[in-house]
Amino acid sequence: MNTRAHIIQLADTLIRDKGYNAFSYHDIAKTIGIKPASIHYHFPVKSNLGVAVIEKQIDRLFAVIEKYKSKSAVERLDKFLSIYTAIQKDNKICLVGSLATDFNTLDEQVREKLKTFSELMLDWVSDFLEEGRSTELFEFEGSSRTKAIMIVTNMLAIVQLSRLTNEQDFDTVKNSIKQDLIKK
Amino acid sequence: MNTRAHIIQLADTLIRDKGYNAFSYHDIAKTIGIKPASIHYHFPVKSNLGVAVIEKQIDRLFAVIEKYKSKSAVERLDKFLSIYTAIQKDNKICLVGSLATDFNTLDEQVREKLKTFSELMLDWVSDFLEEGRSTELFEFEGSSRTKAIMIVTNMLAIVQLSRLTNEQDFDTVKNSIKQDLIKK
DNA sequence: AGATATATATCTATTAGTAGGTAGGCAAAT
DNA sequence: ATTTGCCTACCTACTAATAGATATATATCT
Repeated sequence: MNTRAHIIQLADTLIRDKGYNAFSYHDIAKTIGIKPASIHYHFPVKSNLGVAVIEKQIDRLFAVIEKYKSKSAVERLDKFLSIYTAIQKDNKICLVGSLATDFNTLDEQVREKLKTFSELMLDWVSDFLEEGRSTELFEFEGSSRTKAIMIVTNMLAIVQLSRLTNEQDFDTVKNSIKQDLIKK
Repeated sequence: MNTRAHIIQLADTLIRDKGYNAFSYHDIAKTIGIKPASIHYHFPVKSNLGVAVIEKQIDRLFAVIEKYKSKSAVERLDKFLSIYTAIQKDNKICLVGSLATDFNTLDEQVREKLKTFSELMLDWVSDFLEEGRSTELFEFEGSSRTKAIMIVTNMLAIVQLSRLTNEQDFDTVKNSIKQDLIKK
């Protein structure tokens, strides 16, 4: 892997493991095997790296959205849930949740990029919920955006909360979302 | 207010504003008007302060639980929601959410205290949900603990997420929880 | 009552370490 | 010959934490 991509990947992992303000260029440098100052060649200031991490996640979500474009609403829901399942298995948390916690310490550019990412995610979830309801796969009351927020907040928070309680709580939430949504 | 209590209160606010790793003894010292070293007299190491912050929140929640002991399940739900409403209005986040994000950087003592706090909160919510269902005020499927987790994750995450989206999303979630729960 | 001891709460000064960031050099690839 | 990608060396600022001095109460003993 090229160094730049490697730095982004490690930063992403560190942010979702320890939080934005708890990782340093040193952490990344020692893992890659270069000097901290060399990271500055690729990302002059830390917020540049923060923005790059979010941009990469946006790209990845875009790719998922494209890939699942013509799949059923249930398949798209399962894909959404599987993304968080992977996060939870890795003892990490969602990027949005991590950076939202540190929001008041972030640069304007990082904040704006983060807003773009969260909107993209909410729009995607709203879309497949709406479609699932119109095809009578799903059943729920209120707007699809409201339901999307309810589901996204469940997943965003359970990856955080299950660090304190236990792993099973994650499955409980996942199953509860599906059971609540799928038309009987 | 005595200095010790003042320090705890400021630390609590800072943790829920910027996160545990983004606040320093200096931040607290300059607000109170004493020197950073003086904070060490009250809390030798930072984790001592972290534990004290959680302990104070546990005490406050205990007081709420006691006060609302004999009130209706609906009143207790409203009280629970109002706690998060106050947090959101203040542009802060929930202590559990903030420290869960930084969990992998925390001392064992802080982690354990945090677990105690989250258990207390989940037990309280489970209790009034269960009682609300048995008195036919609430309607929901599955165990009361599962429902408690769903509701707590909604609130924990929406105070974080609404920093990125907009304030109305908070009210949307709050209303959605009540509407979903209250028996028609 | 007066002297003495103790506890409380702060200060100044310092340490060791880490943070993000900059300047300038150098070797290899293009 | 220039760009790329890294290096060494450095800087400033901040971090948590410690040591030791000081001032002021408060309690205890004679």
